[in-house]
Amino acid sequence: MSWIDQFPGLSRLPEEIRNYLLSESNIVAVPANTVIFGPGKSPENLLLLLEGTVRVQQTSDTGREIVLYRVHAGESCVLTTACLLAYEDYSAEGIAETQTRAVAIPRAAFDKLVSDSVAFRQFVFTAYSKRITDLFLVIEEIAFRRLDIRLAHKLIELAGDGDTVSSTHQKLAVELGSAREVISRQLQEFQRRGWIEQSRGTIRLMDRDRLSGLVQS
Amino acid sequence: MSWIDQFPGLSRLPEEIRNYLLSESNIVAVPANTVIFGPGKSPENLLLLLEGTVRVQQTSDTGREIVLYRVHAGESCVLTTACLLAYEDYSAEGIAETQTRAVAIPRAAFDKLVSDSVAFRQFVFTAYSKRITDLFLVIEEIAFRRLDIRLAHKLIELAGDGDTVSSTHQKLAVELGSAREVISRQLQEFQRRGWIEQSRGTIRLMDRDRLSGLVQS
DNA sequence: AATGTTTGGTGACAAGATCACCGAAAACCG
DNA sequence: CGGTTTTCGGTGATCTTGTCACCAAACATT
Repeated sequence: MSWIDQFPGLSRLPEEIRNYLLSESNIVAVPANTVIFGPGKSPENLLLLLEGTVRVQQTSDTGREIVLYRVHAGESCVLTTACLLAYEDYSAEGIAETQTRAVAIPRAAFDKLVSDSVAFRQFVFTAYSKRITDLFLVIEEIAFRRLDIRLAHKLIELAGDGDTVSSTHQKLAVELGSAREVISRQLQEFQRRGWIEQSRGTIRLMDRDRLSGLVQS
Repeated sequence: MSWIDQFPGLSRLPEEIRNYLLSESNIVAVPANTVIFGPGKSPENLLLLLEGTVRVQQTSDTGREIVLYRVHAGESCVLTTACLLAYEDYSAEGIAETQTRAVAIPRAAFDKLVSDSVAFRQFVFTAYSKRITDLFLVIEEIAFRRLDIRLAHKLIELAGDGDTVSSTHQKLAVELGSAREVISRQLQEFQRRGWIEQSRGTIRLMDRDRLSGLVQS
């Protein structure tokens, strides 16, 4: 039982390829809040996350930020690899949100794997596919979806199974590419309706049904 | 002299690979305004454009649209290929804007080429890279850049070397993911300042310098 | 306890989106 | 050709979102 089995797309690799992958890659640990890649810090490896999450976000010249997507355990940072190949001047950065462990595959090994294994190619292109459709979705949301709906959606997402969200208004604003004041006011409106309760740094969902009702509309 | 030489990234392919590529691909012609791919119409081939441009855009459920990027002659529709691999339910569509000629590489041949040729791999991943950084840029623009600046920029871009833009307000709105009325008002403001002149279906740039001055700010 | 920092609240205003509607220009068609 | 339909653009009212300036309470630090 090796780390490979944590990645569904890789479990079908032939024995030979598995061994190559295991021998050429190495496991790295990254503390929380480390900038893994960013302007002027291009990654030399393809990362496969074993543990933790990586947040990829973009900062505008006016200082506003937006979260583009997250890489979770069992997923890979493929887009990153692509980006470093050609265009160095891209402004997105990846940050380990939590203590993180990952498998690092050097460029040369990556190239050889893509060349030698159908299954690995499939893994890589499928990962691309998912990320890119995610990006399309982000664009659609920013361009067309109302903010109250997006915020309600994000709150439910962040609450997970529980009913509390630990985040500041500022962080929520970055999640949605909006401004802190706007989020504050929207949350006040939710609170006024009795859908949430707020205290410094945390939000408690009081009426999940109505929140998701808003998302549907 | 074959079509391969129109693609800088492919010109260095070894003889053998070139021949394979030439034998397995075929040239297709597409009339203007054809939907090349879209929801329920996934492309079976990787397309390399010889002539014409393809516009990739997304439509929201509320009917609003936005142009994501364009594929020009000498470029490829790589993202499309990725997307069709896994997630069928994606909502972007590709439309031939003009009479278009393209090289179609079937999936199987694409896979073999990626497997066999370093140079082809490089070509593919570089194309990915460019597209993805473009998408990041689009996101940044929509989320953070003011509309008047984006509009001025788009006008200059569409004017090219000349000084007239043939487009309706509605089409400009789709370019920027905005609404027709907003564009109309903004263009009126540009006109009021003497930067442009308008007539039905065309816009004439009268003061390119001031327009690009706005873009800089 | 005094101080600085982070977080959130607020008003005023600007920018952009939406809705409903209208009129003029162009295209179509008998 | 004249009449009809379609496309294109203009407009006011209103709502949502972003921006700026500033403040107060909560928390952390010493």
